[in-house]
Amino acid sequence: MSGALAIAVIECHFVLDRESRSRETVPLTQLPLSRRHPAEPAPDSPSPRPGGIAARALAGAAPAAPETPYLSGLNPEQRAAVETLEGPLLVLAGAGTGKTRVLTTRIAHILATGRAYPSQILAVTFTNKAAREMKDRIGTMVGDLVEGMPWLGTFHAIGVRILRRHHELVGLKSGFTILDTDDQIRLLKQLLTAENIDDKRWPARLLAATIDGWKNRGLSPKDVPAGEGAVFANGKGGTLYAAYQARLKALNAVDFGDLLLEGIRLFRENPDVLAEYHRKFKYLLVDEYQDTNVAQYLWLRLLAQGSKNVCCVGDDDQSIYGWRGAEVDNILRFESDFPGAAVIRLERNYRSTGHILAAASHLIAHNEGRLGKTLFSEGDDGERVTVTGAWDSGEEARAIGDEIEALQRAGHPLSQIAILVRASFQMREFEDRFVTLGLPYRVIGGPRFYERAEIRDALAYLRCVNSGSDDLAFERIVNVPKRGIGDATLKQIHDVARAARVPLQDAVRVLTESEELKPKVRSTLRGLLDMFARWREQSRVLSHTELAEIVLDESGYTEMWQKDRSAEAAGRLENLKELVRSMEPFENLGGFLEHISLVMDVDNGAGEDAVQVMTLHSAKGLEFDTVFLPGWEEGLFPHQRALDDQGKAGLEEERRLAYVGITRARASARIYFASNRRIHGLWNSTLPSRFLDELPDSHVKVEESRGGMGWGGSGYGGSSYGESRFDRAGGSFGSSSYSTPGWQRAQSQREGGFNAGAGNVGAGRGGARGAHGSTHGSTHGSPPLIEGTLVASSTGAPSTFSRGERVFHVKFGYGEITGIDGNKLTVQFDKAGEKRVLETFIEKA
DNA sequence: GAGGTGGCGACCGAG
DNA sequence: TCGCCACCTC
Repeated sequence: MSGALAIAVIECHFVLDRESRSRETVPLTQLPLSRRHPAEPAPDSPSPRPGGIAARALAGAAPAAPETPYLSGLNPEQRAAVETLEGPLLVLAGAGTGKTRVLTTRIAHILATGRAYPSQILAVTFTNKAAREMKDRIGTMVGDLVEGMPWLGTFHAIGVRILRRHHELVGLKSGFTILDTDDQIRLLKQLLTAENIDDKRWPARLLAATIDGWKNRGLSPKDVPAGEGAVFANGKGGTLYAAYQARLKALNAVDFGDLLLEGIRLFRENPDVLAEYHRKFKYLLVDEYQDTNVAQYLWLRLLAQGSKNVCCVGDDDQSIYGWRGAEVDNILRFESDFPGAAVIRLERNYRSTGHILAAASHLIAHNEGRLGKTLFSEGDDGERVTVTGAWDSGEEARAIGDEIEALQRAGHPLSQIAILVRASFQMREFEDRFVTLGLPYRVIGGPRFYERAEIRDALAYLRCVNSGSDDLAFERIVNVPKRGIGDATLKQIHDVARAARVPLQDAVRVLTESEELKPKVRSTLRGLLDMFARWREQSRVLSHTELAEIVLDESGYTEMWQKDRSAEAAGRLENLKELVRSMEPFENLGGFLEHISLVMDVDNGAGEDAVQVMTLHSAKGLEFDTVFLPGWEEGLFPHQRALDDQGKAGLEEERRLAYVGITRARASARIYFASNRRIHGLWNSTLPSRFLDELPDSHVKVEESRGGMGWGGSGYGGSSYGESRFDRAGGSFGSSSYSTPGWQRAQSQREGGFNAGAGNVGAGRGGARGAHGSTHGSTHGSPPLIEGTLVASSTGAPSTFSRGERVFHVKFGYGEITGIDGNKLTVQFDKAGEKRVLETFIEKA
């Protein structure tokens, strides 16, 4: 791209939902209401007089069944949660206790008993994935009826839906655009430049995060406490926030935060509008309530004041969005926020085996300030949670790849296998490996399809066609491919647009009719406008996919990449094709653009039998037979940033994330850690995660990685420990490649046997050895930890080092020991600062 | 205005 | 190590 500020946003147009519209016009008196008082015991027979919808719902479930089939499989608590329909209800549901089932069954129950139309139920989730999942599951119970639920979606999707209907009341024009994070930052950068603020010292990214934080707390510019507004850029924070909001209005745009914040404002300033929604929403349901932030809470509370039939489902142990402003307090305060609320606890776990459940419960017990739940399961103990150490991230990926292949051979469906990573950069290694193995996989989340440059460019073209006033889109593509329109010309266009208060495209028209531009530039711009006009004309007769192909072709955009000699050009062309393909299911261009502004991932390959790769965050609410949990290392998991920014609270949130990860598994949870990982391109030696120490020994099995180089492996379920690379290391690795002091120390220790020496078992060649060692070493030493032995790291044996001692580390140089924790030393290095390192990598200086 | 290069920060997580 | 951005030259 040129230096021109190219800002892209996603243009959306309101698409009338014909179905929901027509439903809403049904007079209330005709509703098939067969109301029952909540106190009344629910009859086991189906709703006595099911109306049309109810009948269809039941038919969709099981036509011939005399009983309400969807209720019969529920335990008493679940059933109570489904049938307590009137008044506020909080369902405290531990992992795997059938939370989603309760939510979906509750919705089916409301529909089946004819208490509300599908369009009168508001059901909110946090992630698109969760929304899709819920929709699918409701669909299996009530059939097509779920298609009539326009108000099932993420907070943001529903927020935008409401704003689109009442845009004029919050000062927006129809077809307003939604900025994503990228757009936001570009816009803020413009503002910072205009204000002469050094964006090195005060990065736009930081300002974006600050503003986002305010929005998460429901604060508009005027509400920001003076002291806080002053934090950014020497007191300009508040002013910049206000300026940013003004700029958004001028561009007819909102950011993600506004989708809720403006909604709150809309409701507060327009009681009649709020009243309309009160009448509309007979039942409100909220998934993952523990993750709501203040803005979401306020928004929800306003809406819930109507029917008061609000059902929130959550688990304080799974609160993992503190960084986004989530207030676990919301769930703790529910009963006072919603007077008369009923609380139902679900503690019976149906998902995981005993070992998995025990391991997860034990881990989460290390957190303070929990509501406290005791999950129990009636199933088998199953297999233990395994912990496997690998030499580096490559070996980790190989080992997991091998295990998955073995599972595949044994007949396990790949779609029931998931790899849950802490950070998305971990995914690449697995992708590489799976490509090599030819193993089908599906990345969920990750580097987002719609954030790729070529996709954003293509979308910008489509947005320009769709709307003549989308300045951000126009700016993005005016010189892509290169047309000789640079900063200077763009500034001219901007000046005209600002003076005449018209969109950029109109300004261009004015300019091309004057003599102000050089002839060449003028004809280029005129040609561009002519193209837009022609495409708009064609859009009336062509399908939107055909139009997209023509636009990409005639604009020269496809050609630009065809001519490109770089390695990734082919991939980009492929992505463009994929983009056109992904438009197919949509009715028209507007509908498509609306969709992608909120759903930044493509749900391609759904249903295909493939390994699921995703972050722990996006795995919440899902479950799989086998779950691989790689990267359990200090700094990565728990993530260093979480510890730095949030301290103990951050650690506890990380621990909850670990809990979420383990509890995704039904039958098998397999944790991995690598002793070496590349961070920012540099290889770092890492320590096994402290969470491994917190797993109960009796429910965990420690294994040696079998994915080592040169070792073929005997396949899953093979004889106990195969020969590992470590066992052969003396030959090929010991002397040449790995001759660091730490390595040699590890070697000598290995030769000394597991129980020899000062008990420094879990050290050296990192974790694999440590992990292996500790199974054997569990008889000696008794670290002050729960259930005896440590799984993977320190041994509790006295350190041979002492505080204040001068030491040397091959990577960090000289330093002084400031702390000792088992075999982990805290060292203040002269040059590298304070680090925690394994004792084995340290030499006395 | 286009294209090349060197320096620097990033890799936490959702919509 | 990679990708972005600022800066430089033509």
